[in-house]
Amino acid sequence: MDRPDLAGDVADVAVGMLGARLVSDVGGERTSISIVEVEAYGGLDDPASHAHRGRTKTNGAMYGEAGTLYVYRSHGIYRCCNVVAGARGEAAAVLIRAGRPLEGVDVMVRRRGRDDHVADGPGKLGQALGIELDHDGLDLLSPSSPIRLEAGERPRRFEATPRIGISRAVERPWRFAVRD
DNA sequence: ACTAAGATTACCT
DNA sequence: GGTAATCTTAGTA
Repeated sequence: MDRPDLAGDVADVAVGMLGARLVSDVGGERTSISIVEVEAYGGLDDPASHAHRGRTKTNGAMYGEAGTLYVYRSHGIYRCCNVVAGARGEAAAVLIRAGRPLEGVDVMVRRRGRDDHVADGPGKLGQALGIELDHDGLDLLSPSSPIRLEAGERPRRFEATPRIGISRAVERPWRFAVRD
């Protein structure tokens, strides 16, 4: 994907990311998934966003350029990954919630410790791709980055629903999923 | 300093 | 359907 693809309205960017590939070379092992479910999060104006209450120690990557990787710790245990979108400083991002395994399935199965539900949730996806907090702030569009976002085939149909796991601004239909 | 809640998951009944 | 595991942030004292 190109930088301009990610610099527009965060909801539009989220839709455009469906079908794209997330590629990881973490640990020297190639793994990749096709993105099938995302959620859009705005900046200061979105009460459900991590950036709503301003910059903190852990959300700094959200204030970077579009295409920056934002990794956060969820419930103390899991790592979830976002792609920063919109203008620099807008602090909008797209949460990658689920993917369909492509390359390195055996590696992902090993990391997950099971051969089902490999990447069908934000925490599971982060674990399958070997994403750590160290990777926070990486440029997903740089060829030299261990984690990259690459263009893929656009899905024919997708659905828009309310976001999951949040208690504020639940009325915004900013969750987008590929429909089988 | 203390407490509650969170963009989650796995395992139990 | 309920709950434990585990850590950061925010609100209260």
